[in-house]
Amino acid sequence: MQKQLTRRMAGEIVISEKPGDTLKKWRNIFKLSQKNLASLLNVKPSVVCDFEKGRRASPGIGTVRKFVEAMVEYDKAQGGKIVSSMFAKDNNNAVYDIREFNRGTAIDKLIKEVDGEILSGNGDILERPIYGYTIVDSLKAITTFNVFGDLYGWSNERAIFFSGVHFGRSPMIAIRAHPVKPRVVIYIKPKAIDKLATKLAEMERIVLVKTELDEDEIVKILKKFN
Amino acid sequence: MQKQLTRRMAGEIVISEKPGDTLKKWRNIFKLSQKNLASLLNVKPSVVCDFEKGRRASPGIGTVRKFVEAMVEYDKAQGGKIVSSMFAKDNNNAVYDIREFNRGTAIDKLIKEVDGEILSGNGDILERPIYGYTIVDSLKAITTFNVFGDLYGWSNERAIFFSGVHFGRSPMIAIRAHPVKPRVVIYIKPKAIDKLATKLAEMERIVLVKTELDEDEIVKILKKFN
DNA sequence: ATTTAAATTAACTAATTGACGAACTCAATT
DNA sequence: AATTGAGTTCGTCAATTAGTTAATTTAAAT
Repeated sequence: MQKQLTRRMAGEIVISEKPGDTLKKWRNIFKLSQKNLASLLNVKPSVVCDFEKGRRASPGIGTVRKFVEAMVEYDKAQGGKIVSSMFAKDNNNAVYDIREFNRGTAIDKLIKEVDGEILSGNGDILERPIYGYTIVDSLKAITTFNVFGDLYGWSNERAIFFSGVHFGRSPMIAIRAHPVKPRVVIYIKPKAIDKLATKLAEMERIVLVKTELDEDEIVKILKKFN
Repeated sequence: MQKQLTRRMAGEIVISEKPGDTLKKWRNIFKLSQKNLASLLNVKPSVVCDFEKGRRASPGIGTVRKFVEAMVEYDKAQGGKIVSSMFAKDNNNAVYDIREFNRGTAIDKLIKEVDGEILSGNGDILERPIYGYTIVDSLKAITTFNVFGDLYGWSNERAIFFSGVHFGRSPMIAIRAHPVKPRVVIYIKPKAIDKLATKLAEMERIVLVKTELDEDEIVKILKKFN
């Protein structure tokens, strides 16, 4: 969770007209003086100033990481007020787990790993790589606001697992309605499978799968991937 | 919009156990060979490889920026399929404008700039700095799913402008319900002001303001800030 | 008007990056 | 068996960064 923030900060600094200004902005948000920040980093204040003033045109990512992480760590040690004030989201617990892989994993490999049975989808579409997954409680996803924007991590080339599935109708309708589609939808222990679900999956060219493993087992298995 | 993506990518690369792996992951997502990417960057393929393999422990942010932007530019030239597939969100146009400042701006300064009248809030709270703003259509915000997660940019130390306000009741109730609060709420040309709105603002210690300027004028004025 | 803290600038050194090119591995084609 | 293509490894070197100390400027607070 503070990782998300450090990423945001780092990204903003790197992609910025004036990385130094952006760094400074963050230092101010964390209410640190150059001196404070410098001492957190075990360097002299002039170093901080040099970066903020852009005297180094292209500081290394190691430096950026140190700066950013030092600020977040510092806040954490103070009770984490600033970091947590930065985060709206974490009151929707419809999302059970969400993760990105560092390299693509073929769809059929993933299906095999989670002991899945394919309900729709065949041919070379099964060899396409995906780059992450989301596990979501289907009922909560629909009753909670704003979850559907959070299903997709960095990439929509991913698998979405639905738990709490009855007939698998609503999740596919939701996906149908949503402009961004996952490559793979996996139902966790569905009670049954509605015909419309498979039909929609075909229409959307989404690989539809069911598995009898539960969420924890799946998370455990997918830890292997990266 | 592609800026958002470049930031994500850059942030992920910088804050990564193995920046090289992450870089590679993105190259794969953009379906580029090392050679292709190298030629986009006017360097030799071995350079790309050296970075992916982590031969340089801490490459400069300039390098990261070049890599990331080259990939996104390339995709754009191809029609932007990958970038746009990465973005769920942009079908909610409830958000009229959202921007971050590079340095803090005092609340009262901003209010003066947009010719605002303070309805609630006083004292030194008006001198607090804010770091950005969001302009949102209040009706759409409520009818559209998932907007409320998008109101806050990097920092919630910001002002939120609501347009299409009737009595200003619903927007404040929404803010009341939402866990993260802005520092300042500004109603754009409200028809009237409900008493409950000011009461809630007081409870939340949010500065409540109205202005008779319209959205475009506000955007224009706030361009000055950074 | 003085003092103090914070921020900026400058001059300098050791370590590292950014880039090249050439040699090399490893699959996949032909 | 030979050839291509994608990716990897590495020696080299000029340019740049990461860091230091010390002097100087700006801004706030007495």
